[in-house]
Amino acid sequence: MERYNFKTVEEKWQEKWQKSGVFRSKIDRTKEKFYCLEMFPYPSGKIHMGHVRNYTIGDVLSRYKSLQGFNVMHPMGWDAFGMPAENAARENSLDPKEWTNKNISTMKDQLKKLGLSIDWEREISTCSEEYYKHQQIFFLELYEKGLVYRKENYVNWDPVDQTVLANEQVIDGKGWRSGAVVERKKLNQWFFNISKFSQELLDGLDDLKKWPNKVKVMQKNWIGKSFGCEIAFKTEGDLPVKEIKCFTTRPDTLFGFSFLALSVDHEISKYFLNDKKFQEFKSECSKTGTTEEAIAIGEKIGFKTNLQAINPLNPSQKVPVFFANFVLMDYGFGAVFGCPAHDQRDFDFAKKYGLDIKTVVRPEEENENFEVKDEAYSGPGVLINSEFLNKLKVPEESVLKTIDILEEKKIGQKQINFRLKDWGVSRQRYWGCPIPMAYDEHGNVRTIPKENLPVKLPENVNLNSKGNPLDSKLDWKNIIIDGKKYIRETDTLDTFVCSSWYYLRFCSSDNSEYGFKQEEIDYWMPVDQYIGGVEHAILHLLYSRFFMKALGYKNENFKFNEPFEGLFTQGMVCHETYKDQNNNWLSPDEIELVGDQFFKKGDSKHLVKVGPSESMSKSKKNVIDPENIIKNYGADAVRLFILSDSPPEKDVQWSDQGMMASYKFLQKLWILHNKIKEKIENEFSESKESESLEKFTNQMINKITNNLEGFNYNVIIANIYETYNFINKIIEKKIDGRIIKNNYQKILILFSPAIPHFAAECLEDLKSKEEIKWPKANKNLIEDDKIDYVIQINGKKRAILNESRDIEQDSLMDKIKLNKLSNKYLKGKSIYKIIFVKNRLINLLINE
RNA sequence: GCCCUCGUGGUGAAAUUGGUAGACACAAAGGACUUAAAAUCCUUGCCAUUUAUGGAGUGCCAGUUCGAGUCUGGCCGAGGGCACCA
Repeated sequence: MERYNFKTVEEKWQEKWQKSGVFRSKIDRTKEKFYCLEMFPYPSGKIHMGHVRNYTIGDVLSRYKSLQGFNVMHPMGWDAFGMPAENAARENSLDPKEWTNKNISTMKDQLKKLGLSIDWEREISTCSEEYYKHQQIFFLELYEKGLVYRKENYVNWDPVDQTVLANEQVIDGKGWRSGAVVERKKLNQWFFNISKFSQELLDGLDDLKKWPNKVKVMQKNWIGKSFGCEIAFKTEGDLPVKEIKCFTTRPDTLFGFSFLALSVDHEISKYFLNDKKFQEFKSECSKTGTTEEAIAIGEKIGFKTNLQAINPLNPSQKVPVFFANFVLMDYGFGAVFGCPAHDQRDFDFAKKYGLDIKTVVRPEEENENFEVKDEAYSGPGVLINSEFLNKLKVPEESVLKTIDILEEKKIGQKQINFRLKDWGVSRQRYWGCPIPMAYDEHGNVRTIPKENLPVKLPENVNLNSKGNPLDSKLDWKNIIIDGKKYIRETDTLDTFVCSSWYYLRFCSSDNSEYGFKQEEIDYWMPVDQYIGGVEHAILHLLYSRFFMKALGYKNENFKFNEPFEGLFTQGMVCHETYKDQNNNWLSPDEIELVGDQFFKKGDSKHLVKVGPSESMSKSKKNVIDPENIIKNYGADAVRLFILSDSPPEKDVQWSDQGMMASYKFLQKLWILHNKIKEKIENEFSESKESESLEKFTNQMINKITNNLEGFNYNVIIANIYETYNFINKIIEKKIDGRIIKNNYQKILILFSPAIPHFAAECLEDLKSKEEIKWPKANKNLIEDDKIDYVIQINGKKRAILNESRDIEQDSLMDKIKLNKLSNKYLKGKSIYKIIFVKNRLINLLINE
């Protein structure tokens, strides 16, 4: 017998699969379809362990579904636009396209070596013209439907690099590249009107039964629906302002009104343009706004105006109007009515500026004299000090009742507000999908005619120019449409747009007419199982859901409006972190174990500091390169390990020993395979072991099938080990060759989603003529005739009796009386109650 | 601050949903084979004088139950999400 040579076996099967085209997917209406999709990778250069885990999970599912007879589509593509390409190209004086395509081809080879059951004929790359052409068409369609518009918005502006920065590129208020202090700048940008679908996006979550609850909760909070009331406050003062509108969820606390606060960007601020003190205040506000933490603990500051607001329910009460740093312009009306007693933020503000704090809600258990002291009270209770509103229950009666009164008086109106803001899609960058728009000399917008699409990204641009390289590419920027001069839009689309519809493109990846073919998406969509990292819980998944709804908007051909029926979010791959004596990160390759301590290789003096296990990242150097691992141990061993140690939804620790163990296990399995083969060919005698093998196999079919359905992939690996242990124990005994062949073949099929090359090789080696399909358990063979009955006395386990299935209570009692162990406890005691659970246990209650 | 999730051996984790806690694996210790090492195989796993036997035991404290890792209430701890959303 030869050693198991994973290299030749894996290469052989990968080639076979490719040649025979088993993973090609075509519409077949006689079969039920299954669309399995993993989040496509960004082509950064090499695949990492996170990819290995993500795609292994998807592959196990795809292969299982195929074996079950589903018509599976399992495609792969590349999220190929984005900044890293532009940065890498700039650093190495390369073309982003070349850099990207080179990475794609490297990573594709790496993925192929994992033995994934991918239909590569459907491969797409978002940076190809064939892809982004359709995206531009969609953009124009959404524009026509009124779902795309232009508006001025603040951006992070790097004055040195003359470019817009994403939030994560702003570090301590400075540009990550230039180190210049980042400014807030208003730019005209394109927006998708996602907020129009707020309610629909919220309602849709209820239908997503196969999504993790966690993700749905996150999206729900992000959409942030709140029910309340818009109130128009009359004002008095030396400004030509008669009224200020506020949104509130607590109109019932109106009698506790003590100030009104405005955003510094509120339209009223126009009267303060020449007020130096106000301008100082405004710049003070923008300073505190950089980090999230600063906002959270940041002090509440205000700027008092001469305006006074009148309480609509109590016109004799007039309160001051402030500008305040905590009021956001893009929520509600950019104005807040302040009730310090029942809102902590208002409370803090009132304390600072010595404003009234009037209690108008008491908790149920307090009396009428209850007063808010050290902190605001925002819980339920009863209204007090509120004249005609007194005694209303908070919040169930009070809110609606107050709104009714306000509506009657025509001062207020029921309103629903969402936190979700429109999606700004403009990026001042080169390596993205061009926006198919143009401007005439007066700045008027027009669309690029559809017949002129795609608007191709120009080549040979100067990436080292200041700002967006497209801005200085004049021969591209200046165009003539219908004999008139125009300037192209030089912003490109956010790359999240590319990933918002790629799942549709896979259904019709070769269709040049349009982004997809109706009949093809009707067959394949929605994605039955989508698999990826939880870090995309909000943006990518919400944008994709929006995109579906936007494409289906005013289009009755659309039969579904949720792209992903099932979602699975897998955990990260973690590894310990290491630092040398100077606190520089060290990679696992740079250290060695001496005794039980780590040292830097070739340096036996300085101990290496071992840090906590964290998600693998280049910056911390705690990465393991999948390429080396696959080369040394083979794809099946890596797959086995990456699945084995933790449930797929949780983080997994990388462990060299664990990896080694998986590798060795396959070697042992190969030895066992050869023993089995010998039995199949040489032995034909009935035995007890044959029977128990049959039983075991049928039980295992049930276990593995259930564990696959429940995504308990770590348990499947344990099941594989269990199977090995079981067969390895009985293989030396007499077993009928025909029985073992029949069962072993089923077992190999059960193994094949996890270790496909190994299983395929062994199956072929059996030379069986039977069809390879997912086995079904024979119910008659699953149940053991004998069962371990637990004998409890007063609830404590005292003995285990192996007796026949379905034994009656009386017969079992007879056996118990014969048993030494249990008798020890029963001697001289009387049993006053017996709890008998069929085929499981018996609990005898005795007097002590 | 608000919301969500999770606490099981030295470690990663199982547990048919209320019925034998610790499957499977890693690590460790002891043993077998070997001149030796590696590899391989076997045993152990917390406490009590033992491969027998008993006890404690699933973050802590109560409760429901014949029976709780699983259900209920309270507390403690860890991780994640949101960030002044009116």
